[in-house]
Amino acid sequence: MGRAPCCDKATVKRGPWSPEEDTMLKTYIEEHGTENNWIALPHKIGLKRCGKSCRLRWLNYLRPNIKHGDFTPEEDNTIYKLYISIASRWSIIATRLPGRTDNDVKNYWNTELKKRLLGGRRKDHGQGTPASNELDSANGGDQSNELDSANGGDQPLSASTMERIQLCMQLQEMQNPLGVSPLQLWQPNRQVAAHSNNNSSSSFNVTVAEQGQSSPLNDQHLSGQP
DNA sequence: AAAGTCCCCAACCGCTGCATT
DNA sequence: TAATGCAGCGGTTGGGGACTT
Repeated sequence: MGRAPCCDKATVKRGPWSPEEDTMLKTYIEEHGTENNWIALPHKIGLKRCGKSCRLRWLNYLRPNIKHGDFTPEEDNTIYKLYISIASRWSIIATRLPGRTDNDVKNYWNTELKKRLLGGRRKDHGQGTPASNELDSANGGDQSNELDSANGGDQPLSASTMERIQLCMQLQEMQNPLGVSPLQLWQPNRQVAAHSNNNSSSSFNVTVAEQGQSSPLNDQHLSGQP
């Protein structure tokens, strides 16, 4: 039995927010706060919006001190390091970047940072990017077997996990060309404490990020500079 | 100038975890 | 303890502007 929808899709407004709606929501929250009830909020304000939509709009756009665009190399660096250690936990990554939202970080990663590392277009995803092909061949094209055993050998790695391994390898190469293989850091049984409820198939050891802090990533590489 | 393609990003969808009853 | 409902989260979509042909 599925759960009931949070709002009536036939009566709520969807799509882009108008300036009037933004003003109504912003004014109300600045005066009264969210009152810990997003579902009731639009009714109190008189907005024909879903509570979840109001929450998202406030958190990602209307909240004070929100920054948009113009990520600095330092922010890039932070995102790379945290992605290696905790993967796509965008809300946690965003808390380390003042003024940034999880949605912003996620979009920035998907449109810019990932592209910088993998060198492929989004529409090539799943087909194997030129960069990923290079990586495959550089590892003898038999990466999957090695990874399977590193993963316990009892289940295939998801596409996102494989992609993360590729990204990790790229980052490791930038930081420490002669260093340990990322596969040696692959410890599926050691979950990052903050994400013990993470249902992803695997997790990298957080020491990768700690290592990154003592040995900062090469900003030239990470910012895509020649 | 028009048509086609790319791709950014705001917003939506659906799942999970937690609190409450 | 089980059922329910909400907040929060990550993945995905699609509108529309930018760019290319």
